[in-house]
Formats: sequence, C-alpha cells, structure tokens
Amino acid sequence: MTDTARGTSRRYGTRPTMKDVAARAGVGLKTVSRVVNGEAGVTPDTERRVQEAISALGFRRNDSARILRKGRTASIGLVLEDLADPFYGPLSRAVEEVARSHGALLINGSSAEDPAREQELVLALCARRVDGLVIIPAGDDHRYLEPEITAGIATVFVDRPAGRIDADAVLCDNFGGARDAVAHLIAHGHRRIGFIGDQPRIHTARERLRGYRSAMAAAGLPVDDSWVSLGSTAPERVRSAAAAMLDAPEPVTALLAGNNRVTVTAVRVLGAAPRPVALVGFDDFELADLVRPAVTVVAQDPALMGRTAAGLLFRRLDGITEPPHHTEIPTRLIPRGSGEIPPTEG
Amino acid sequence: MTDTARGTSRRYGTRPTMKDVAARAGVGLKTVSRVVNGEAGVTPDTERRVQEAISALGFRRNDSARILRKGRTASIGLVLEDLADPFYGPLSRAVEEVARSHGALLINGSSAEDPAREQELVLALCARRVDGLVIIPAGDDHRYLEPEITAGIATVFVDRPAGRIDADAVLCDNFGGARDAVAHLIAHGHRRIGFIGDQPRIHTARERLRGYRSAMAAAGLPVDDSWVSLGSTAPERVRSAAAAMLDAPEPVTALLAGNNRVTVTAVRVLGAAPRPVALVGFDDFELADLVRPAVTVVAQDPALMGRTAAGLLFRRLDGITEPPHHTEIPTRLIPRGSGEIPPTEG
DNA sequence: CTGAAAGCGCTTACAG
DNA sequence: CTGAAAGCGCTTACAG
Repeated sequence: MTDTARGTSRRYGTRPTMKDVAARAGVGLKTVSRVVNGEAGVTPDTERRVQEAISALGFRRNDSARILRKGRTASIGLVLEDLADPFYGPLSRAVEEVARSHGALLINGSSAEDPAREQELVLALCARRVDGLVIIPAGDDHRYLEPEITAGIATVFVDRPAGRIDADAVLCDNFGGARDAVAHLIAHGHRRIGFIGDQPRIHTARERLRGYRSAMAAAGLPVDDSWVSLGSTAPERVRSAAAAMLDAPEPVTALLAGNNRVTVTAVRVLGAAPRPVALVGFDDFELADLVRPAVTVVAQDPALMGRTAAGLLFRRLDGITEPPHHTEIPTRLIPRGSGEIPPTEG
Repeated sequence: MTDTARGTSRRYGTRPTMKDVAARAGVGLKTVSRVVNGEAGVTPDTERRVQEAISALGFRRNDSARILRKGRTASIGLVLEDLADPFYGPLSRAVEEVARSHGALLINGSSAEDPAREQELVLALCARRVDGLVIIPAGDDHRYLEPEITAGIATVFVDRPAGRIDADAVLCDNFGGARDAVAHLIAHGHRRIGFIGDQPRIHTARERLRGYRSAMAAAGLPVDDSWVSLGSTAPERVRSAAAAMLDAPEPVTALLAGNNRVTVTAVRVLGAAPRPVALVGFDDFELADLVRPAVTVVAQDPALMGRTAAGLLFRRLDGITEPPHHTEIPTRLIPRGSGEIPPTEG
C-alpha cells in the first residue's frame, strides 16, 4: 500500500472520493462511476487501473451522495413500541428479511408507547427520506403523516390501525380471538370471567374487550363492572387488578389476560392463589407449555404480520395504487391446560 | 392550503425544497436555512413569511442532503445475530436509548450467524456512512473493517470479540460464569456433569467450555469426552446430544446448558426424563422462575452490555483516542431449584 | 439582518 | 469507449 500517493487520504476521518480515484487512475469521474456500478463499456485495461486505485486508496462509495442524486434511499423505517418486547422480535425480523430481499436497510426505533415520541421518530425517518414506513402506532391521530404520504412515503400500519387517516393496515383478529377465548372458558363451565387488558386508548385492548363482551352476551351472561380492568400492563397494576377480582365476595373463576405482558404476571399471581383459577392468555410465548399448568393461549402470528405488512409496503413502492388494504390475520386458540380448569367456588 | 401556488408541489413523489420555500417567501436560500435551523438573526416578520411558506408547501428538510454536507450522519449501525432472539431485545433497546440521547438513529440488521452476511451488512452500513457500529460478530476475521475504522467509523464489539484486529469490546465473563455454575453443581454432589454448548467457532461457546473444564479440574474430576457436546443450538441437535448423555451406561447427573436456546430445549428434555437431572442454564430468561423445577441460571445483563458498548461508542465519536478498551461485565448465578437437585443414579 | 456563490460526493444527460 | 458539465438539496464561508 503506497500511502504517500495521496497525502491526506489516510488521515483519520477523511475518506477518498471518486474524484481521488479518478485522479489516481488518470481517468474521468464518469469512468470511475461506471466501474463502481459495474456498467458496461469500459476496456479491461481501464477497469484494472481504476480497480487498483480503488484498493490502494481504500475507496468505498458514499451511498449518502448516491441517494441524494437517485431519489430513493433503499431504506425503510420500522417504528414499534419496544424493541425489547418479545412479541416484536419475530415481527421485526420478518420485516427485515423482506427489506433485505429488496435490497433495503431497516432503520428502527421504539415509541415507548408515547404518541409524541412516535411522531418525533416517524418524522425523523421521513426527514431521512426512508422509502417507506412500517408503523405499530402508539398514538391515535396520524394526520401529521398526510403530507409525507402524499409526498410518496409508503406507509403500512401493523397490529393497530392508523388514527384519523385511511392507510394500509395489517391487524390480527383481536375481536374474534378474545371472543373464542371467552367462549372456550364458558364451555368449560365458567360464568364469572375477568378481563385484564391494556390501556383503553390502545386499539387492540378495545377490540379484545369487545370480543370478551360479545362472548358473554352470546351466552346470556351478565358482566359485572369489577370483572373488567383496562390499564397499564406494569406488573404491579396487573397484580392489584387480579387481586381485586379474586378477593371479591363473588370472585371470578377464570381470567382472560389481554396480552403477553399481562399473562406473565397473571401466571405468577395465579400460581400463588389459594384455589385454581382458569387462564387464557392473548399472545403465545415461548415457554407457555412448560409452566404448570401449561398456559392456554390465543396465538397471533407476529412473523406473518410483519411479512404481510412489509410485502404490502414494497408492492406500494413498486407502484400499485389501489385504495388502502385492511388485512386481518386470524388467531388460533391453543388449549394447553390452564384454560380447561373447571370453575372452583371460593 | 393553496395548492395552485406551486404547480407540481403536490405531485405524488415530488417534495418542495428550500429553494421552493425561498421563492414562495420571497427571500434567499440562506434565510430559509436560518429559519429551519433556528439560527439567530432573522426579523420576526421575515421568519413568519418563511414559516408560512413552509406549512403551505408541506416542506420538510431533506436530512440526506444535510448529512452529505455536514459529514456526520447522526446514525449508528447495530449488527446482531437475530433480531428475534430474546437475548438481543434488551441489548438493542439499550443501544437505541443511548443513540437517542445523542440524537442518533439506529440502523440494524441480523447476520443470521453467517460471517458473509455480517460482512455484507457491515459494509453496507459503512457505505451509508453511519458514524459508528456496534457489532455482535458472527465471523472471526474482521480485517475487512480496518480501512473503515481508519477512515473514522467508530466500532465497538459486544458479546464476542473482534477477530484478527484489535478493537473495543464489551464481553461478559463467560469463563467465570461457566466455572461458577459447574462449581455450584459439584458443591451439590455432582461428579458427572454434561456441557451442551453452541458451535465451537463462537467465542462464548469456547470460553464457557473452558470455564466448565476449569471447574472440573479444580475439583479433581475427570471429564469424559462424551460429556461435552458443542454444535448447533437447534432443538433436534440439543435433544439428541442430551439423550446421548442421559442414556449412557454411566449417565451424567447434571447439565450445564451453554445458552438460552439450549436451556429451553434442555428443560423440555429433562421434563420428560425418567429421573431428576440437575440443570444450570447460561443466560437468564423471563419465565425461568415459573417452570418446575425453577431454572437456576448464570445471568448476564444484556441491557448493561448494550449501554456500555453504546456509551463507549459515543465517547469515541466525541474524540477520545485511547487504545481499545476490553470491558468485562460480570455474571451472576441465580439458584432457583434446578441447579440444586442432588445426583440421582440411573 | 440578508443573500449569492461554492461545494459535499455522487449520477444524469449529453457530446465526442 | 470516455469525459466535462450540470444538478440532487442542503450548509459553509464570505460579502454586503
């Protein structure tokens, strides 16, 4: 490596450009561009000289510059609630794989369930001019996205719909899943069934509650207000909600846990309860079959949701102009034991 | 909104630029730049005219262009094995939070434990000119990164060290953790202890094996070749490795599982075993205390590892030029039951 | 307080 | 087969 050839080329923080390569190879800028992009029409001899200059200088094309000129950034943004939540792992990975198959990189971030942070993150991604966005929204008003969508940033919502704009969405059948779960508990003899769910401003929480009520109504069962508790999924909140339902004069004999965070706490609480209480959890989780009793769940398919959303996104980027799609992914009830426990009176 | 003011401004896929804003507001380009960046020295009246033009046109600064000019991209890359692996969730989230506190975005991707894919991804990130990289390496030769590091891309390895280059690394005490785990089993009376670990080309697998051997040697215990099995962590592979150790004429009475993937399968296998077998798992996992028996683990702190690595990365970006740091994060043995089972002869 | 010119590192459109 | 000029959308350095 001849380091002297270009005085400052190895200076920390300074990179050689195509211009430097051109100068060293004794060719024009466009010829370097042709070689770097594998375009035809360069003599083998010229190409070799350019390649030599590239390796000698340690040149790597600056894609930021390329992107500025070409218009498309070959990157998409993924905004979700929390990168650390196991539910979103397979979803993220699925989105990444689809992006990769289209040659795009993934920029992602967590909204931490904060609408303001969601907006800040989404607009930062728009400013970077990502080609498209996959959003698991925290907020319920996405009118701020309208100029961006109009300007051409393809956007698909997953898990929860967009608020106050009409946009592509890939949701799971929250209503049907919750309804099936409660019908399952009723079929096993339960009449007093509790529901502990996420905050009511979250679409999935409302839909699952609707499914719960629908199944109760279909069986002609009343729902006592004290059997329903929506709020934060923090362990303390779930714990006290469950305690209230279990310690009441007429306690619930079964519980529907509104998502995987709630289920995990519910399993802990019920493990310490004085009598068996049936449990169905919304969302499957890795060790559900190893806990005793094994946990009956309503399983979603987060990888399929991610794949579906990303697939739709890239079809939009390829130019399809149909009206917004609203796709619903079915859920699946998996009986494992906890949901088949019969009612035990206190 | 007067859509006629700029004929094509609302055309799908075309965005207004600062030039458009300047023309509409009747000011120079630099004045728009001042307003957009909140620089001082603009009369309130001028500022208002510019702001009006910005909203009317739906202008959003193109950060790609800004970045090209400024040099820094305010983004960092995170390359890990698999976004869907629960071990990496908290690590990713921690890196994200540090990046966010420095105003940077996170671009991330999975290597799928494939060295070629790791390199491809890392170099794509370098071409995008990320300011820095946090890498959980799949490969063991990172000389390909040398020109990039020389050119100023800060790089910190996490969980596993760089191969054939000297670079910053944040590792956990794999050796000590495994040694403590095995010493714990020995203290509970075990003499024939198995180790099922990840592929031997993975640094953590080798270190943990070394810890295993060290503890056995310290207690004066022999290690039969059939008690050690390194390889894929796919359930079938782990299952057959465990079966071989448990069905031998002189079966092992305890098992050290080399990581969370192995532990989960080991729990399933041991749950179906004819006699109790002790188990310690490397890596903690969410429901370890709910399985029966509850699983004794050597816990790492992935969030701390992520925070430490990202913190170091940004200190490098701030210009510290000390030689590479090799930080070791301690592990913690958490006894929960499975590791305290005494030996049972077959 | 304000703006015209040059330039970041590429690609595009065109000419030889 | 090869290259000079213009331009992508900003910021920088400078002048008024």
